[in-house]
Amino acid sequence: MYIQLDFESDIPIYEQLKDEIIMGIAKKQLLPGERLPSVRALAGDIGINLHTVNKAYQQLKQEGFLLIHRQRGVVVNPEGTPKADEKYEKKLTALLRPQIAESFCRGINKEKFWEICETVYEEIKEGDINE
Amino acid sequence: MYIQLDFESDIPIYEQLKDEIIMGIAKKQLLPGERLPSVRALAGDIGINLHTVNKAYQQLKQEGFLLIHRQRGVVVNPEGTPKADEKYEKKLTALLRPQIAESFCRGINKEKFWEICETVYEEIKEGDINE
DNA sequence: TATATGTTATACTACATATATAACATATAT
DNA sequence: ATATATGTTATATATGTAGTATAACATATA
Repeated sequence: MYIQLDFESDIPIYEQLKDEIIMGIAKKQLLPGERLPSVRALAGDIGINLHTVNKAYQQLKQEGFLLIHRQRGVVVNPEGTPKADEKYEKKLTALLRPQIAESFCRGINKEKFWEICETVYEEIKEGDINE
Repeated sequence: MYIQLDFESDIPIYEQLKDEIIMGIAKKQLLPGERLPSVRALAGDIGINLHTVNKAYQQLKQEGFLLIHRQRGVVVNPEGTPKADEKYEKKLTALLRPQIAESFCRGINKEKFWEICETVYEEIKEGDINE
């Protein structure tokens, strides 16, 4: 499980970290019940502050992706990932709307947009194979 | 051209305003060469500060969506919207990746994801008819 | 007993967001 | 000419977020 961060990005580090972990789960490189590094260990590895890692862990716990056991430490939720509900779908739509609108303005039609989405799905699928 | 803002959202007002204007262009409710309200007028209408509107206008000018003439005021670029290049496609992919990954984890498969995208394209198309 | 864990608290710097005034140069309408 | 509206620039301020730096605590483990 490699974590790649871009410190030049305007996306906060803890957000990038959350995204990397969720991507790891999607790729099945992180399996249900699998343990994640401690906040101190991961922070040390990446070279960031422990609180930044903790913030990402806490939010992913809040969202249902992670569990934090006194014994087992931080683990990927063994019950599986949280399911999409009405509220989540609305949020997702609201996030996609401006991206689709802008790409549409820039001449990216539906077919081309779908091609781009497909490359991401391929990326997920390939990661799956590597396990 | 109605502009709907959510002051409770964690998305900055000037970002929402940019998105609304781009959506307006996508829907062809804002046509090339069409004039936008002055920073003061729009700020007054919405009930926000003039600088917040100015920030949105300036960035959209920088990105090529708007032109700002001393004479004609702020207008939608008559030459049309900026085209997608390699750099933009990479940025778009990077933005879509975490959203696809999370929705995938939550059980939204490719077909379902595409349905959601389609609803947005429908929204754009409908706006088009209303002109 | 020592160590590693998650957790909490405090303090600090830096930056982004948003607002509030004020002023300036320029184009337009009266 | 004068008044008005425009984009533009300059300060200043308040607020919130991001990220770091220490420190300490309770608990589970070696």
